[in-house]
Amino acid sequence: MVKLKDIAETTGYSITTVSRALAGYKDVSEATRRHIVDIALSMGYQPNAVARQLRSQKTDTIGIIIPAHDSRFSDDFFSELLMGIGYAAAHNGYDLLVSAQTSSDEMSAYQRIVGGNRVDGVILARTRRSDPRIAYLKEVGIPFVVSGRAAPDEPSDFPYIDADSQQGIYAATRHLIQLGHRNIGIVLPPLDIAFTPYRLMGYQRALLEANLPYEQANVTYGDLRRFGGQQAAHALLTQRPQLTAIVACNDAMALGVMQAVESLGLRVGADIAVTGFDDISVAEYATPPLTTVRQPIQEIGQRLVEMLVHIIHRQPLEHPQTLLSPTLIVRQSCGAKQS
Amino acid sequence: MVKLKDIAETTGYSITTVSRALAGYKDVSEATRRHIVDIALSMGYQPNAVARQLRSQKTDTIGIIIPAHDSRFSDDFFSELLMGIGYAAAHNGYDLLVSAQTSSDEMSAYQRIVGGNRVDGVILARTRRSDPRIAYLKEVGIPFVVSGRAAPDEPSDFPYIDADSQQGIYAATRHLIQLGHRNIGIVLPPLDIAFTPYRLMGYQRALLEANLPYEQANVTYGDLRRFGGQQAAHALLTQRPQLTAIVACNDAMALGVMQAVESLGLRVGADIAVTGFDDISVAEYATPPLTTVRQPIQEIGQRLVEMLVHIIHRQPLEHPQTLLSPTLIVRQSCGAKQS
DNA sequence: CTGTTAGCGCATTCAT
DNA sequence: ATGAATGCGCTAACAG
Repeated sequence: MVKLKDIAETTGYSITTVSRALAGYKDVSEATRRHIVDIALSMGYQPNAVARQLRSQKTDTIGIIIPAHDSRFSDDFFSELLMGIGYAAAHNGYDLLVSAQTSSDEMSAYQRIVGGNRVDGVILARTRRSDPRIAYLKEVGIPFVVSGRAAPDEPSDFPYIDADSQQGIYAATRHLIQLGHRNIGIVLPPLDIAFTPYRLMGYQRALLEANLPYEQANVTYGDLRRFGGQQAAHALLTQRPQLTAIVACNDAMALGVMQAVESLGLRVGADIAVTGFDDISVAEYATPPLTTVRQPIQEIGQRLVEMLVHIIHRQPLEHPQTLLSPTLIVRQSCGAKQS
Repeated sequence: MVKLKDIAETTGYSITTVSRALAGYKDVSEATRRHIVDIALSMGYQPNAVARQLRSQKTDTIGIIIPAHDSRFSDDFFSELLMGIGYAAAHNGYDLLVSAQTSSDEMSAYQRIVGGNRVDGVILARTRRSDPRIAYLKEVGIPFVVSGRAAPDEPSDFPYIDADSQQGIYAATRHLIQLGHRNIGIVLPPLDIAFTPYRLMGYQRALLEANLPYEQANVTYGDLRRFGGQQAAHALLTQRPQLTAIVACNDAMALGVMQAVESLGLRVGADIAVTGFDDISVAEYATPPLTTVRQPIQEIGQRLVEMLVHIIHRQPLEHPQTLLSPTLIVRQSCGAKQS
């Protein structure tokens, strides 16, 4: 690799002058500047980013740590978020450093990346209850933004973007109620996920508002993946035959719910209504479900990056905390069966 | 951030000794080593990765550049590959640096990342005809592996993993022929993608083998996304009403094909058979298509990382070039209509 | 306008 | 067993 030193030797100027010429400083004569730039170009000079980082104490890189592959979660969300963040980072002049946590120690990846000065800021996704990662980032004082709020009983004292999942599940449930359904099941995400309580609250609120009883037996939990939704719905439908509708808490689980419905010889959209909420949209599913409801998570990634860049540059945030309103999509209305 | 210097001052030893104690060198007395390690731990010492990289001339990082968002491609592939690579990298002690190319200059991202010494190796995906990126990586001499071969008329003189798409499309087409179909259309990817000719060849070979004529009019091109498949199939079915089957060249386009079929009042799996090939599986589609054929791309990412790590460590590769054999999945057999 | 000097944090000689 | 000195490649303060 050709270095400043090489250009200095070729041109006869000092390393300093070369550096300043390339950086476009004013105090270099136009003639020498052009000369140096020409030589640098012809030699294929590429500045050593690592040396620059060490010197300038900034990396122009943002970091994201993806959680250990625990097979509990759909990775669709993460992979799509990654892409969105990658594009947005590039667009803002940043690279993206991705680190996966080895299952051993959860915090070690954060300490290595953040403590090792590898990034200027961090994006954290999928918050959990009393999330130690957030505590660490706060303590260290590195700029960070979060995809997802804290759980309802904890302070969300950090910049975030989150879906208004309470409102989303409320809308999904209310939609079913308005169609005449009275026995509505729900497949929730695992309890340690920060957004789960919000979703349960949305479900409960819709029932309460309609004077329908909240029954624990109508609530199950799935692992956010299709199979989890299928298992949960299968159990639910088997044990609670009176159910005429099911709310799923993300797109993948909704597909699983549909599979369970069909595997029991029932028809989605006819015998059992299925609604789902994912990110920012609420949808009623039907067969064939050629389209799923997932909204572009990439946009969320983009907004997160823009927020983070603002923080890194110490520019004020207009909206440090954003709740995305759910959108209702109804493709086919499935009223309750007459019984 | 606490540095070696800080630990040196606290313990009274020199920076050198602290460094060696922490690195576990033999020539430090066990007593001082323990002492230093204790202090380092209590002070929360985290080595500065950037300084290390500069000093050691290695980054323990692998890079991947994702192409500009040109809306022509499904990003599913990339995002999933990213995840797989991220996990595998972590598992092998590497971080992953993701950089998106800004649409302006295609090569600039490569020059910045590779020439800037930011990574020890690179993973390249989705090869194109006479791909300049591969030429650059070869020229610079950095370790790299590729997802995808070169086009048939170019040398694939680099380590790669690729799906045997000729075989895959051949199997898909032959399957349809065996079911009695005689008029089979195909939706190909864009022509500048390196694997497109292989897929066309597979289609042609199956026709030839069955003494069926190859007709240009039965061939269309889609942009690898669902909408592209839909547009292509719509045109195909409108202009060639005699078609009873369509082969799609990836999963997303297959879904689009199905949408087109249904939008024309036809039934998938009854009026029109749809098969698809994606990554390593061939499948016949049916309605409702609750399951798609895509195989875990993450595994491919994992194998790519392992290959790359071998190259970086100058260990020999057992299989520098891998073609993944397609797997045939038949869910429902749809013979040709009697006409 | 240009060159000399210093230092980012670390690991590795080479002395002692 | 330990410390002093050196340099990775670059930028910036400070001369001249």
